[in-house]
Amino acid sequence: MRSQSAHAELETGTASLRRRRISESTVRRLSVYYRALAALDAEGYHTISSQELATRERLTPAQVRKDLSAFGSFGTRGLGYPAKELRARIGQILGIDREWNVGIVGVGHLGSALVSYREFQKQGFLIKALFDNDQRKIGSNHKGVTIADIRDLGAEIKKQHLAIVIIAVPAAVAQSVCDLAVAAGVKGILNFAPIRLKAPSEVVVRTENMAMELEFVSFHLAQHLTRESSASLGNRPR
Amino acid sequence: MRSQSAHAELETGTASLRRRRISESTVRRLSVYYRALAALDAEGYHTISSQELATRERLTPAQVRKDLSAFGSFGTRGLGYPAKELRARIGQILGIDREWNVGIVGVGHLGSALVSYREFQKQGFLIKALFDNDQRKIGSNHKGVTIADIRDLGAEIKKQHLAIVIIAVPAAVAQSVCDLAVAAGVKGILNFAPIRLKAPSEVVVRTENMAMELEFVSFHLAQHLTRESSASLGNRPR
DNA sequence: GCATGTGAATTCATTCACAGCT
DNA sequence: AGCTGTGAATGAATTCACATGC
Repeated sequence: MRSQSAHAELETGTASLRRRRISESTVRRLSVYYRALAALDAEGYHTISSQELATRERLTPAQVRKDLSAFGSFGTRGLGYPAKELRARIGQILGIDREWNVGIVGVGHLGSALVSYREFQKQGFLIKALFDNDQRKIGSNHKGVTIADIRDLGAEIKKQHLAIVIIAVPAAVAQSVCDLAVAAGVKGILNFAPIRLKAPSEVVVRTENMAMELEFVSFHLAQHLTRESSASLGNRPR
Repeated sequence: MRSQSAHAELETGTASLRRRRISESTVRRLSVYYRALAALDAEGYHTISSQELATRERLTPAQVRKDLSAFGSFGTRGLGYPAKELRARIGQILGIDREWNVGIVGVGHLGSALVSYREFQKQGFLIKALFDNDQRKIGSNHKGVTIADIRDLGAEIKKQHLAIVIIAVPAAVAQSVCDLAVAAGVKGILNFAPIRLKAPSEVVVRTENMAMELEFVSFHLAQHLTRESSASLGNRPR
């Protein structure tokens, strides 16, 4: 579709990074590999085969190789992949080889939990700013970060170069927070409000809905129950 | 591949609920429809077409119809689907037409946030028990629920008929919590620890990793940056 | 000999397109 | 006329299988 393809044949064989489209599931699995490799590295593995990585995470070796090959050739035939190096490389791909300044909007139960979430810090997501509209909260300190007035969201995004904003406000106001953030130049949004946010396509929006995750569980439980139509364990129709 | 297929031809035409395999994405979309229908119902819609539902959620009408048809025929040709009824029916399918007794293990920042999470209560997920291993927390009250000693997990699961357990403990102890819960008869697990839990296949396990969600965002940001190799916004290599 | 990297084959998911009902 | 329900067609993701290279 791109005029580039015209000279595709002429490419040098040198690690030609063909921009194949990367699927969402591939990205998720990269995150999985990244964690698995940390564990394997800690266990003393220097080198790891797609086979070993796959068995650990209940995937197929071919899947692992396909996922990785979309970004380059990181392995050695006959040997496998160098654990440390591969992990670093995946970190680069996932964009966690750098630091990202992150703001959290909405310091309710969930918002405050996220401030203290260790994994974020560990991967270079630095919570630099907190916002709320509750006057009683504004000005108070949370893990070394002072809660700012949500009315200053735009200004602070610019001043502190916040690239990512986590939305942890009620559904009713989530879209307006999103609009403000986008207008101020935020590039990525992680949204915990249970609605679909509208944002320009160049802004990366990811919505996470914990109620849906539980529904996924209850769906399967309900399926089992109706299939087996047996033993009810602590649930009754309402 | 299954011997069943042998008599497939002989089925009666009567709404034979062919147990087609339901994909993960279909279940997720059912949750989406469920929420959309609540909104539409509130807006006064009595009847809704696959077209309308699809546009709202940025899907295709065919997708909506396929998803629903996997569970039966809920619409009327020429008209559409009855909003209220369809919502109720999807609720049934998702297993949220009943109440589920839920326990939360690990009352740290995330655990306490989940106790107060309104969406859970609204869909019939009743937080009936909390567990922690911190003696200072045990016995204290959280939203009307007393925190129990994690050593009583098995006993309480049985006594209170907890069907689902939410794991919000550090990765290092998540598997042992899982084992205890499974041994006590828990049927479903929502896991927030960043590891893959091993559990028998009849137990429904869903793992949610918030760091991975942020990685998904940073992946796309990193891709944009390398593609455009331009304007860095608040991030630098470390 | 062993394990990667990758086209080809397969399986799974989505979309098309239309018969069938209101 | 309008919209569902669903086989058929297309498209995407996964797996197979093997040539390639250490």
